[in-house]
Amino acid sequence: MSKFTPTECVRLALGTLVKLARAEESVSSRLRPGILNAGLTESQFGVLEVIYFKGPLCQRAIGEKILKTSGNITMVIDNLEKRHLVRRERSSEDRRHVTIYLTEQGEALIHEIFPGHAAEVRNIMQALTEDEQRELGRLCRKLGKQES
Amino acid sequence: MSKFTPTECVRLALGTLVKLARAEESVSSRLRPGILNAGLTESQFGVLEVIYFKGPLCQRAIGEKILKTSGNITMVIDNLEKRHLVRRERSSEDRRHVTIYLTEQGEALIHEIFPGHAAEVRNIMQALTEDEQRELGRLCRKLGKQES
DNA sequence: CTTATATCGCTTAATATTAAGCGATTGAGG
DNA sequence: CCTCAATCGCTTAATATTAAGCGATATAAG
Repeated sequence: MSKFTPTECVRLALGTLVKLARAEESVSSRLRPGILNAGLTESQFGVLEVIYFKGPLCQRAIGEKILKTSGNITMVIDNLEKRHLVRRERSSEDRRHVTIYLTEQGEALIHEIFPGHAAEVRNIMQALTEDEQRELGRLCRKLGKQES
Repeated sequence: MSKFTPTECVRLALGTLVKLARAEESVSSRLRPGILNAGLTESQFGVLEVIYFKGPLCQRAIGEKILKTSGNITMVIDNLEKRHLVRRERSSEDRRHVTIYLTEQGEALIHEIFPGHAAEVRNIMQALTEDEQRELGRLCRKLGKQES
């Protein structure tokens, strides 16, 4: 059985994908310790962060922001709610929606840890010039935008 | 409590990171169905793929390639071994190492499904020109290369 | 109104994943 | 020959994650 030999353009695509995955993993693995140190999982941090900046959101919207499925969001929110960092409130306009609000404690926590996190992100991304960051962002957006 | 307002360069870094994560998620979520259809998890597919192209490897090396921890690799290999897609063999030179080989069935499976997978990757990456793919690859490599 | 379709949060079952630490093995330095 | 540190695969416990499907709600069409 002869081994599959990809064409040049397939090889390029495969190689690019590997580099994309490695970069994402590399960055998030360097950010992980800081988040775990604050006593949060990455998903929990993501939820607090998005509500802190975007304001109260329903669970589906949060799931789209932090790239997790709805079943998972339910558990993440459960755990945050147990620690009184967020609270649920069912929407009166559309009773299918459950809006998630930051509690005072949740706001205090994210307010405390976010600046350090942001500084770490900046340090990591400074491996690229600002123009390179913009170009990377553009390429990533172009790649992700395709409807699937 | 006033909300944290990041400087412009922090904002750029944060935005770039979000786009990177979204792109990676977008691509892999489009590839996932094809892999699951073949009866493999993404990690299992990754193991078969890397051994198929790189030849037999020890578990640690595989873990580095597919970005998973050693404990996880043990389970992934366990499951592949149960299905007789790979086999373990302890190295005689360094008895700490366990080298993973593709079985005939494993080779047949990856040989069968990889071309379709590769074609899908090419289709997805064709949202970018070849030059853009090379530039994306360069930026990702530069970002990931930093020793952590 | 009624039916059909879609959406949302949730539950369930199965699996994946991680961090932490352990025993066996290796190699280096005294 | 001995430690000693490092490496490798593995185990364990805890948690995360997913796919699939359910019930409640909303919306649109007839």
